[in-house]
Amino acid sequence: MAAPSGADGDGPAPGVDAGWLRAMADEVRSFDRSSTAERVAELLRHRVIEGDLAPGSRLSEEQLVDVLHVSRNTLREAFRLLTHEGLLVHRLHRGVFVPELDEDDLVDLYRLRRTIECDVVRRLGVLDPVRLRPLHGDVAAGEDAARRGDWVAVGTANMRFHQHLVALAGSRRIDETAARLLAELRLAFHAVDAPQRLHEPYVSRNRALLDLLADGESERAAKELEDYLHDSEAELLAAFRDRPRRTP
Amino acid sequence: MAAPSGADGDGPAPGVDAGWLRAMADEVRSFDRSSTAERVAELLRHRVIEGDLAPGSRLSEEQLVDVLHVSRNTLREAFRLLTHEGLLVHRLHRGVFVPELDEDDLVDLYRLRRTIECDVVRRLGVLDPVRLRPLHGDVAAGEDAARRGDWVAVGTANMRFHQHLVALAGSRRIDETAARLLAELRLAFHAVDAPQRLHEPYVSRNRALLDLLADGESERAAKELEDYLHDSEAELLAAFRDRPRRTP
DNA sequence: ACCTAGACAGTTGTTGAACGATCCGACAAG
DNA sequence: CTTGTCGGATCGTTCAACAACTGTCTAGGT
Repeated sequence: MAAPSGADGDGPAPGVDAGWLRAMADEVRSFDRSSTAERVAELLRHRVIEGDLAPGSRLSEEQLVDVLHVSRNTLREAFRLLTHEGLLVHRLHRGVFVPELDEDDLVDLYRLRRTIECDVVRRLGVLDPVRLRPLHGDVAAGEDAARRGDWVAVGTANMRFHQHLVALAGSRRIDETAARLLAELRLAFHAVDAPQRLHEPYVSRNRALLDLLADGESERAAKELEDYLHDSEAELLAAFRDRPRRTP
Repeated sequence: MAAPSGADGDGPAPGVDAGWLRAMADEVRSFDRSSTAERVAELLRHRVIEGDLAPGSRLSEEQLVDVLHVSRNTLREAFRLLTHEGLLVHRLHRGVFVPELDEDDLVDLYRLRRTIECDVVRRLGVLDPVRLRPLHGDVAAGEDAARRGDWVAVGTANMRFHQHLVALAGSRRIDETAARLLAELRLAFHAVDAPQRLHEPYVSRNRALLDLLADGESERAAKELEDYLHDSEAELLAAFRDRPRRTP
């Protein structure tokens, strides 16, 4: 990534390290590059992902306008954003709701998840150990949380692990797809509400997976991940069937 | 997928074929079940996908409000929809533009494309020949268009073929992901504008791929598709580098 | 008692106008 | 040639109002 000074043609800037410029540009972008609608969306996103809003509940425009002090149009733009991430569903003339996933949705989510994650892992060649650092951090965080018995934190670390895993592919669009996917999956976990049962078995399996990756055993890692995800899906489906229901 | 009559609890309807009901429901939905914003989005989507709007061009709110006879807020909602499909890009305080994809985008698109399509094909077991009918139709349409020298139609048939291909996985979310992907790819094809070079080689390869699928040779089909997509990517990148530029 | 039609209240869908904020190009000053 | 300033154009957001739709409740018929 050395800076050939004529690459863009607009910066003479002799002797300036391009790294600084890129970093600064990103920083500026993160400062300002959010509209009100996006900030509102970010706020609601957290509420939904953290499980503060029960699946099936309606998000009233009128009510949220009062609470958030934004106009209806702005709020509606935020709704659109989240709708396209699968975190809200929009029913015409009825409003937006937190989705209630059914078994078919769970199967569908895991179908896509296996496709993406396993394929990403399978295609990994040998890779710089530095790139595995975030994964080591996530595994360690998961193990730590498990020792404390904080199963929600284990789940969070788990999600981060998988997000960082697909990030190894180095593809923006794969990252975005995985992000949507995992966000929807969190919805399912909250609907079930059995965090220990769902997350505990995978702290050690994450570690094992990471070891395989560190050894460059892509193919075996992909196979292990395949089983891993099948087991996870089965566990989630089983938990889903015994979940406590509101209206039986 | 038989309809257990107690599933939803609201339809007694004894002895009624569920197929009729589903078809009718879908039809009704397509009548009314679209807001103005969605109809506007649909309209713009076609414009962009068909290449009527040049990459890089700005879509003026004021101008489109006059032409389409909708309010600015509604138009902006349509913009949001398309932005999240990757068919428009939104720059804060500057408006929405038709994206100008660069080489990195093309590589990224093909990266995700290989992941999805190859993995879908690899996981296909033996399947009912009936499910391959849409694919046969697309291949035939492509061959027909190629005989006529209508390379744009060849490209369209090609896209349909791949959409139907991933549909074999039977996953709603995979379908949606692939749809976004292919829509963005059409953007790239239009930016290059060398339809024969880009599409002609693949009419026969589609046929070959389909034959492998019909024989249940999932693994070999996946391998062939892998090469296929690598070649397609290389061809597109090459064409992209010699493309005619507006402002050199 | 049961079912249907119609009126009602509550929300959402859409509009149009307004004001402030921001970007961009042009022009002047150093 | 770079830096500061200005103004036009466009976007971001808000507000108020009305139209359209949904679910519910009631009245009336059988």
